[in-house]
Amino acid sequence: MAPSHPERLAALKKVPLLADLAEGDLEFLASAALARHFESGEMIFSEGDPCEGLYVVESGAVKIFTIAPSGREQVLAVDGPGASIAELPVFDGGDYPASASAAEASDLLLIRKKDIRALCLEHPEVALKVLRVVSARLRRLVSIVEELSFTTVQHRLAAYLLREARSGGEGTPRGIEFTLTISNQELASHIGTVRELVSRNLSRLQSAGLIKLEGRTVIITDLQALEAEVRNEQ
Amino acid sequence: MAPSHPERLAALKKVPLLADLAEGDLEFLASAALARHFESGEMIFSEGDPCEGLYVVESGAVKIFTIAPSGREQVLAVDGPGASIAELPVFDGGDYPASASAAEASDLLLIRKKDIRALCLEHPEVALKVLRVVSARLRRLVSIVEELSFTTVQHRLAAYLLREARSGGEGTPRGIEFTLTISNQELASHIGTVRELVSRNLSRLQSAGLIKLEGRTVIITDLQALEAEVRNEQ
DNA sequence: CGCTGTCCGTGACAACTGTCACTGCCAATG
DNA sequence: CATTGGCAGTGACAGTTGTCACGGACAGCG
Repeated sequence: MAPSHPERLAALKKVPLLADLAEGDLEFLASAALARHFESGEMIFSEGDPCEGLYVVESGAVKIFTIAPSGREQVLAVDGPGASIAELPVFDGGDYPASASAAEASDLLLIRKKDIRALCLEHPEVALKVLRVVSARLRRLVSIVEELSFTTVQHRLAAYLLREARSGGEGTPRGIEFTLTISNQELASHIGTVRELVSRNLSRLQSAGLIKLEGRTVIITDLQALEAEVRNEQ
Repeated sequence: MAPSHPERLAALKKVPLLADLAEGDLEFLASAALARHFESGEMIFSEGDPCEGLYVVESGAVKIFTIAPSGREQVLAVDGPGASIAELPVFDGGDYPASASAAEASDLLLIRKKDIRALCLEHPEVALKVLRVVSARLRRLVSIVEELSFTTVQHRLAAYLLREARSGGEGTPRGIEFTLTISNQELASHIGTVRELVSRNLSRLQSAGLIKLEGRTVIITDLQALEAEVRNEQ
């Protein structure tokens, strides 16, 4: 039988959890899945909601975060194409531990709980894959706790800039250059603070000569100093 | 064959990960395990060390924490008898994501990596159990991140006191009473701050009339106000 | 072209956090 | 019984954090 949803199938094949399944199983999932589109900023689910199923990111990006009554957000992860979302509540049976929204316009596939569970009964090795994914999330969270507990906004910002530079930076004669794709408000919720402090600390890094700002472009002019900033008082 | 280590066997039976294994498998693990004793405060392993195997708490309590270069600690979990420790690195193959030390004099069993893995190959359902344990840790970490990112020391302290009151408190005419079993230094590392702030905030809660301190005994005299303290600005 | 909404930057301020230094208490130890 | 070490409390201080308020830049839209 020819796949009825070739693009869905391709998306599922990129998901670590499902990568090793037989073609037939994947085709079943692809046809049973619900395709959902979310505009940038749209909520996908909220912390505490009962879990519907496993989401797979086909395109776009999903932000996983918690939100305080005051409205302040703390980002826990941002996942792009090929990622699965909400493995945890699907497999432990609880509610969503955090909220999720679309960081950009995104296409997701929703695999219903019963479908994915049925599949797991047939293929026990999937549980090991899930374990790997959840473990990675746990390790990431430990490092967020370390950052929040031990460091200042200044250090977390420097660390964020270095991560961005490594993943999307371009070496130029003036230094490593990249563009901030998110607003200061968003950036603040990544590093656990507020918009104003991001703005001020970016300025402080600039006047200290570690970086240069041109609109939303950041040029890291003194990489060593920035790295030292991160190491200190870690 | 009679169990050669009846007390070890009993300890293993209490571990959620292993609870459903056949008697024979448990006896094998019990005899293959290494018994290790740790004095209070002694390090069990450090963040970044390569993983030796799965620890099982037979008696005592184990503190899992991260430590900053400055020496400041942040407690991630405290696990008592029946708990397993270091499931994550055993099953994902990485290093320890955090350090562990004995919170009291403790007897642990160390099941070597290869033994536990061999067992998993025979009993795939163990992976599901591990997933459950790791999930619980992940949920706990999310709530630590929320507390650190959104709340003040005052709130975290109030929340800690309420948790203690619920787990080990005793209702008396004067209010809910319990004894702090740890030092202010330790308490500080549970709630992500330093000794001095614990001392001051305890005093502040006392002068506000929410609690009364008599040595290391805490009497919650105004439970509602303390609960309100936790809810606010959460 | 003016309006509107969004975002950035910034000053002022209050509150919170963490450090250092010092004191006193208590229990264990020799 | 004197000493020692660990722990609690506290004053003083500097630095950080978060809030509020405001002004300006800019894009999109009617």
